[in-house]
Amino acid sequence: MPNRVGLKDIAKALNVSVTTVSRALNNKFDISKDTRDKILKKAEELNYRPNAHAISLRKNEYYAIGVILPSIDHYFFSTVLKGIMNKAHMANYLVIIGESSHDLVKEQEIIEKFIAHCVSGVIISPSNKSSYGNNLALLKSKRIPYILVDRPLEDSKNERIVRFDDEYGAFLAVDHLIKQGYRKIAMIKGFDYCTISNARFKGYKKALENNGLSLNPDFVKHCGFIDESGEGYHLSKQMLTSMNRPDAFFTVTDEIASGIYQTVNELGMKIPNEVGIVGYSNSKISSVISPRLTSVEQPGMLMGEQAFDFLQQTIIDNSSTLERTFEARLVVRASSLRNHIQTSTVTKENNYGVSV
Amino acid sequence: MPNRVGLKDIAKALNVSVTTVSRALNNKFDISKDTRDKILKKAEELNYRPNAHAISLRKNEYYAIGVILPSIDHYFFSTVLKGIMNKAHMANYLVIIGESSHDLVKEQEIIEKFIAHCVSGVIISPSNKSSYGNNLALLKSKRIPYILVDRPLEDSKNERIVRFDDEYGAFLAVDHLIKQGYRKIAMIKGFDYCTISNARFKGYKKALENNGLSLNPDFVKHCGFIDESGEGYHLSKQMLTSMNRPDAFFTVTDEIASGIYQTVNELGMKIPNEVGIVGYSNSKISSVISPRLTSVEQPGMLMGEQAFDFLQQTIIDNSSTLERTFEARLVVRASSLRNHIQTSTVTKENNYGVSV
DNA sequence: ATTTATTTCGTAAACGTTTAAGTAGATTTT
DNA sequence: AAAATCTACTTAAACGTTTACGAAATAAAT
Repeated sequence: MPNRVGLKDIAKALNVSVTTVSRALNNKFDISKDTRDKILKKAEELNYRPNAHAISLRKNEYYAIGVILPSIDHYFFSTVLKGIMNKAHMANYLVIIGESSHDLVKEQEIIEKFIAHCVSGVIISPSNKSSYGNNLALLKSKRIPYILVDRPLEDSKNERIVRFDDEYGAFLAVDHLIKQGYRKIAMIKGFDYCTISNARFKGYKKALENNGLSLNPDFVKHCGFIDESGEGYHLSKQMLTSMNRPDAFFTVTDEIASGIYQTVNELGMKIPNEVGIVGYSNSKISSVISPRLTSVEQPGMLMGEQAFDFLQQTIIDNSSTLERTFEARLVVRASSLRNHIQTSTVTKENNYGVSV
Repeated sequence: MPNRVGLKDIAKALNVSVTTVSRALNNKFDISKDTRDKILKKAEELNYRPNAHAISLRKNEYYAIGVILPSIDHYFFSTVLKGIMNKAHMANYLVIIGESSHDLVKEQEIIEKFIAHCVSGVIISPSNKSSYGNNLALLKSKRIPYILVDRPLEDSKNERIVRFDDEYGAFLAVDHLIKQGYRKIAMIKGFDYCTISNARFKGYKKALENNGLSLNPDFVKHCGFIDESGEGYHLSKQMLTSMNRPDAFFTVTDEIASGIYQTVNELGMKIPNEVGIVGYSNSKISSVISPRLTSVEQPGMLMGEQAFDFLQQTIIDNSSTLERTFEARLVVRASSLRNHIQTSTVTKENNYGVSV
């Protein structure tokens, strides 16, 4: 059993009332310097710590937020969480966390638990799966504010959301490949029900269109496990060994891109000369793989920080904009640089690449 | 303002006492089927959810644990957290999280906050920095159980801890390199105050000794930012361009190892023929980099799950072993396989490598 | 000396629960 | 018919706080 000491213990030890002790510790009015010092000393001596639950009950306010992410060992989400925690710690908020694993039922259970534990707000990156409006309905009916991160809902206007310009990021990536002289650009995307994957596909199409290229359906492949390299390997092998093979790949994650590296190596081809590659997320992999991978940067930490700011503002006075979209930025590295002129720029900048 | 409804609201609506409502919802004795159904229906209708804080106050028990990690965007720690959350969710515990950033003051603040919020236990992977016995002292005085993960204390016997056999992992790695014919094996390690880095160094020495090789101090380098490739690049370049150059590297992280890849590529050398490399942690990088990196696997998720089990047992009845050490396992990949006989085994196994 | 103000403390209620104890009324036992 | 038991409910206290209100003691003003 833990060993808690409350106001009552201090009061009893000093023969004063609980009220007096409370006032002393909270630096309130109506108290003499003598008794206050006496009480502070005794509190220190007994190792007193206030009970946040009692305070929550009495004051009807609780400085805690809940965070729901599909998976915390995913690099992007872990950086989002980091951003949230940075701000939360400074603002003295407690961070409670749950992992939905893209499971709607689990997501719901977590929300239920958060409500029971009186969070004053929720930051959620919803599961890929379709209609989860229901999961948020409970929060809405309880008037507990929530902020969406990264993944918009289908029907959701009037939702507070911190998002990333997935479409434009894809556009930048593909446009860059085209400018580098690639003409037959394949895309490996995720499932069709994944909104962000579709947004990136849209950017891909727009870049082709903008540059007068037509879309070849054979060059668009779907992929289930986008966080592993396996399908990237197989799909690219299939494409690169076919009659009409692409000269570049745009993938929805860096992991898929790394699978393509393997194919290219096995086939004895060369990146970026024969095959150009651009990934997505600018994860650790991209700056460590060889040649370094051009990738669309997603500022997870900034997005997390912004989400917390939104939430805090909403909690305090329901002010806060409805939406903030983070601009995409392409980090250009060797994997897509056919004309070697710019390679010097790459090292010059910061050894990680130069932004466009 | 959130929109809470309590037992009182249900009681008032049905003209019964709060006690009756409580008993109905908790399936207690002393209640007729009629009134119980009536109450359940009304609770549903009003969207009632119990207030965990009130229950915590009254019952003096709270199903929540605190987790403190140095950094959540570090892959190993994020998998530890994942393991903890898996188990915690099943056991219906709330998970509160704090990131210490290797900052002792912040670590202390987080512990203080956890205590205030009545966690019934803490899982902590302590900061690298030296004497943090003090930070844990408060938990001890409050009799709040805690479990250490991964990083042992200097003085700590009688601490509950889930650890990894860092020394043996290093031994496996270096012994493997020697068996592959490498003789001049360098190590890039972390700071001297980092206990796990030292344990790995010990394993390195033992493997050399066991195989009748002597330690060359010029082949041992220290590194500050072990989670980035930069120093790995510079230190290895310095060593590989010197008169007496190593023929293999053992590094304390995969990130450092990836820096060596860059050096080797720049110098036009070949992995694994001219330079063998083994990393540590078996992070995502190791199976994505080319050639694939041999690395010591750390089962973060299992360690997290074990930590939760330890904690839960300790909370319940103070049973639970004091310590569990996870055995090191070496995942052998191309970066250290000089005799190509075994390369076939690598692909055969699982495309990721074969364990030793 | 009486009134008025000021300082410093205590009393009691409240937050949302649970639970020990008490109490009617109905039912059973003697 | 009285006594005992059972059923289904209520009252009240408690958990650890905060806070409106009241009150005693001292100081200041009349």
